[in-house]
Amino acid sequence: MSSRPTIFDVAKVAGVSIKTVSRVVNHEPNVRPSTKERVDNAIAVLNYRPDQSARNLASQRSHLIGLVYDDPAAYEMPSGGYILDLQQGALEACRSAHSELLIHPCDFRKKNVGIELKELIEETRPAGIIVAAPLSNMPKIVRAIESTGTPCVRLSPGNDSSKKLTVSTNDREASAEMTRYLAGLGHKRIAFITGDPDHKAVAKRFLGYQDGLKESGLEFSETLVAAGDNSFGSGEACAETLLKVKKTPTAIFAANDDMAAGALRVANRLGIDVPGQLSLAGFDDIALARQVEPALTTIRQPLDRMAETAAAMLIKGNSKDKGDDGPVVIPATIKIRESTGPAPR
Amino acid sequence: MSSRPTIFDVAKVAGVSIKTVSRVVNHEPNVRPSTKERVDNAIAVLNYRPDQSARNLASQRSHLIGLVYDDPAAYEMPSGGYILDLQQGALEACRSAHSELLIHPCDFRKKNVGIELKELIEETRPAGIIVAAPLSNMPKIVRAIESTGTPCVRLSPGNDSSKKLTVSTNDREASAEMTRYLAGLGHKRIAFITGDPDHKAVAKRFLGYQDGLKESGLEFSETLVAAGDNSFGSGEACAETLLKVKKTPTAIFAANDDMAAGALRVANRLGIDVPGQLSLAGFDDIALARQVEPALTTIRQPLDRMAETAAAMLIKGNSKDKGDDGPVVIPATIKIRESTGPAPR
DNA sequence: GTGAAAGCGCTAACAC
DNA sequence: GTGTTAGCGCTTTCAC
Repeated sequence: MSSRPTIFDVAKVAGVSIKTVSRVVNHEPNVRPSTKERVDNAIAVLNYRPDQSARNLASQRSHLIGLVYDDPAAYEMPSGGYILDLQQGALEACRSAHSELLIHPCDFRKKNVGIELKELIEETRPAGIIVAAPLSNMPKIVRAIESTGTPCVRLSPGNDSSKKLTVSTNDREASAEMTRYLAGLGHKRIAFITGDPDHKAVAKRFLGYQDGLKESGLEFSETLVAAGDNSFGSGEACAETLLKVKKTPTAIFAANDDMAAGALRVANRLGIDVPGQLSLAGFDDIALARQVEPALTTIRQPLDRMAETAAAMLIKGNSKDKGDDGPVVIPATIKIRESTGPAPR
Repeated sequence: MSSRPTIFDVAKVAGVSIKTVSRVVNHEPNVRPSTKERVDNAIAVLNYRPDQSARNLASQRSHLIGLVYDDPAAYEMPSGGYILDLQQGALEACRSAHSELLIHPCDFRKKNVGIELKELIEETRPAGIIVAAPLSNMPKIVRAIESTGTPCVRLSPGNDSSKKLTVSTNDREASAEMTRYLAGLGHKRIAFITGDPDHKAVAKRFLGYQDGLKESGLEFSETLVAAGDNSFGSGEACAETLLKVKKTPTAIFAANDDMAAGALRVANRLGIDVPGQLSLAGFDDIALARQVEPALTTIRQPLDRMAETAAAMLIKGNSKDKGDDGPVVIPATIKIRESTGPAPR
């Protein structure tokens, strides 16, 4: 059995030079259609497949896209759905561009996380890196990546940087909308569970909540706010606190679904009817939101589309025509399900 | 700014030949300690990092490990936790071996899935492939991978192949144990929700259930079996069926956690007290099992350790000393939580 | 439009 | 123990 065909074999069969084969393979211009056809035929006949390593070495770049996100193993399991959605979207863009996805969960709490990232990048030389929140708003992480010169698009960096190469969603506006929706249902005491303080984009949801309150003519009150950390467990703890005060809220809006689900669990345990006595809303629309009883009203954050857009930016940017990609915003949409209803009288 | 240091730069600084540098970098024998030290110093001084592409090209193999699993996007979202655990474990092994993980969800329902896999493999030339269940028991998939000559370890292939390069857990024995545990609690009518028929390892759980019944002196009855497909939704449907018969079961054992959670949701909706009136058990121990109310009694399948073992086998196997790895079995352990209790009288 | 030659940075024989 | 010499299979200049 002969070994794999190389570009030389294709060239020989097609009766052209290897450079022409290369042109065809890379969809470069300046190849006569008839020549291209001959080459394509030869490729098909030989079942030729360009070797990525050789290609990468010669061109000094790879067809790899790195996806960097907070390591779920490093602490209490966050929403795994978050990560899968991200991967999903990035893979989608990679697939159509013959690129591969390298996943790299990393623990930002580790001191040498920057070095680790640099090593990864310098060894594999990815064409670009996608950094998910909350890593995307951490200077330590972003600087480490940028210092390698590798293009890097940040997902939901939170800070209002007008910097390019970011993809976000309208966290604040969507949260305001959810709050107005709750107020429209007659709720006067709408509580909020804040998220991980390291996560800037999630912090904007709190701002949106306040906007929504104001727009609905409702007073903001510290006693209706509990500080969570994005985890299911913190949602449970916050709900217990919020439901303990004298005048309990009639609605709780959590900065993410995991915490909302935690709150729901507490409500169920306490025998509080949802949504009869208490309305509950989350943010993200992870799978869990649909699996709890009652299903959670939430805001669908288009994580997959965000990651897909980011990957596409990286892939495109690398193929010469430097896109003038400003910050991209992909809007989130409110999803009303069973956990919210009219305020009890 | 000078460009990246190469192996030549290191050799020059250390006053040795490039081959010696290569030896040091690859931890090959036959290097005098003092020489090694000089080289290590030079590497540190220059901040040298070997270029993977060049290395791969020259050695005709990469340091990439491919992880192939059923595409969650292709159909009703299965347990995402399953995938994350797999990735987690594989990443663990990769990390310590300076390998990278390439993820490749794929839809086995697509006709050309084999070609797609071959393309992926031939282009990226991974050092090995890990195939997760249920793909690992599909000849179409396994053959496509093996035809490329790439080492491939299968996770939970189900069929009793004495073939090497497989990592499984004791699905059948663990399921028997769970059934005996339920019987020990006094349950006489223990129902079972079967899983995806394409998934051989999950099928063994049904066998284990029957074993457990027999060992406990309980009669097997068709009316106590409902056919699910591993999805949350199918768990709901099966529970509705099972709880509709004249003599309802006092315990339901589902072949996975998603289905058990679905069943729990139905019980909650129907106002059936769990575990007071009905005990519920699952299999896998995904995050969801801990997030529902009451938390699910289940069987912890060590997916992460299985994937880690698989990746380690691939990495080791590639570094010459062809391990004589027989089929590896990593035992699952029963996790008793709140959803099971004594049979009602 | 097409081709020839020169590497990309490393590993693999084999020599010393 | 260590160095020399060829490539690995491509892309890139630059000439035609």
